[in-house]
Amino acid sequence: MRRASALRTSRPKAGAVKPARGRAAAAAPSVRERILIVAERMFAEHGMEGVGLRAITAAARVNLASIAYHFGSKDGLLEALFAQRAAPIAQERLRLLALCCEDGKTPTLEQILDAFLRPALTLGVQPQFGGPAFVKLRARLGTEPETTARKILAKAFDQSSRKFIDAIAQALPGQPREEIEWRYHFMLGTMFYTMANSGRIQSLTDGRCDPGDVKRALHHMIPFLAAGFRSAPVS
Amino acid sequence: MRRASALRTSRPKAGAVKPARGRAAAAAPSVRERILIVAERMFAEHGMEGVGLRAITAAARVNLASIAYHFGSKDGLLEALFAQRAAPIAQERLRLLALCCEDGKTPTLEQILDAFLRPALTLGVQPQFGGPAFVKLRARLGTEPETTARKILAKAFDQSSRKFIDAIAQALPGQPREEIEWRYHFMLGTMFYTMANSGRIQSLTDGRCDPGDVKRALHHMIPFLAAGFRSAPVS
DNA sequence: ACATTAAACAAACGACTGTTTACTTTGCGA
DNA sequence: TCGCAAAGTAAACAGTCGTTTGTTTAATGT
Repeated sequence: MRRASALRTSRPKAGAVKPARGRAAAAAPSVRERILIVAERMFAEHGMEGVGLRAITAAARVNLASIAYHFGSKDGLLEALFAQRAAPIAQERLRLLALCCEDGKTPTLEQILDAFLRPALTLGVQPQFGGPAFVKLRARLGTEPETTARKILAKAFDQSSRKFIDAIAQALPGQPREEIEWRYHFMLGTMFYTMANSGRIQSLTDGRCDPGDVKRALHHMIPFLAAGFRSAPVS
Repeated sequence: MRRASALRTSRPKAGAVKPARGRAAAAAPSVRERILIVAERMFAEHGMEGVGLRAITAAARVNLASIAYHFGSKDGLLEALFAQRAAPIAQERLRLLALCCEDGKTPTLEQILDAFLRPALTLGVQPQFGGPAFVKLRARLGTEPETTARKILAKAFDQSSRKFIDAIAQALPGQPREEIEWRYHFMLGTMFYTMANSGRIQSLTDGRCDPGDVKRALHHMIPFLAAGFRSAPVS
């Protein structure tokens, strides 16, 4: 890393997009938006270290310096990406959890797992821009080492994670806390690996099971994990 | 990538290590070995794209050109790393599986999972050289995109993977093949994420559960996965 | 009309990338 | 003791990296 580098001018406000002039057609995406879109896809595909800013700006048909201007740095770009995507996922998780807690009811384990997994696997899927890019990106960062990336990820999701561990614990009164924590960890692994969609299982099963098919993936995943969570605690 | 580049001289044979002169003390590791050791650790820690050859050769206290000399290229170094590590893991897996199939007995699901998971999590753990580095590296490559790396990984493990899917199917006669394949995929995710040891679960549980503690991890993991595998197939 | 300012741009910065070249040292068999 | 291939090395090569600079365009506020 070179230096902290204050921007020469104040950064433009996040939502400051001019309305489309003339017809109310789809507004041409701003430079900022185009960068975010292709960066999301390329980071996901090749990893943070695997793509250069030149590749991103070329693909977005945008000047190289635009990234410094709009996001300050490469890390700033990643941070902006997460600010735009992670928060909605965490919110949707909590919303779904609250939804099945209404009227003081205790939600089933399956409901909790669904509320946790579904937003992660479905939100931000934009087929017109190369598919579930953010989902892949998150999975990548989940296994990457202690970088700024991981801190961002932790900050974005730790809070909702704790809430879900609590909810699972409530749904499984007999289980020791530590057992639930281990199993939560296993669930994260299952989720991330499905999100990463490395292609390994497709080649191993001649395409019979495809983690990119989110509906089917969730349909198989939730009962599998629920059974694991409910099994007798060890030792 | 620059070019394929035939080596100027034939590569030295893999096992051509001179016996230690004088006392039978620990032979000073050859240049080749030192490169492999630190490359394993650094690739694992920062990913293939995250480390330069200069960082590796400096840490190994070895000349920069030694990598080209001994391995031909950066990818060649990774290939040599896998040739040294992956095969023993696959072999140990099949050995353990054969062991619990002796006398025509049908092994239990737990035995099969143990035979599959234990070698991956334990083999190649060298505390004196920065801990379970290869384990982390494998986890990283498992979520990385379609690079040479993933092809190497697939070639090294696909064969034994199919054998284990078959073994699990035999142990669970009631389950449709597709269900077993999905659950095998989920198991891979659990395994890789535990191997990656991203530190997320530690911070989430104040250190109570540590995926680096392999014995405990396996102890919790196998019953969890077994329960998932045994649960009723979905629709 | 003028000043201000966000946005976009081409060009360059120094550091670092994997790889190659040309050279020197080492060790062993004849 | 010579010969010769293996082993090891310093320096350079041709790029790419993330970042910075100085300038121009386009729109706003006064």
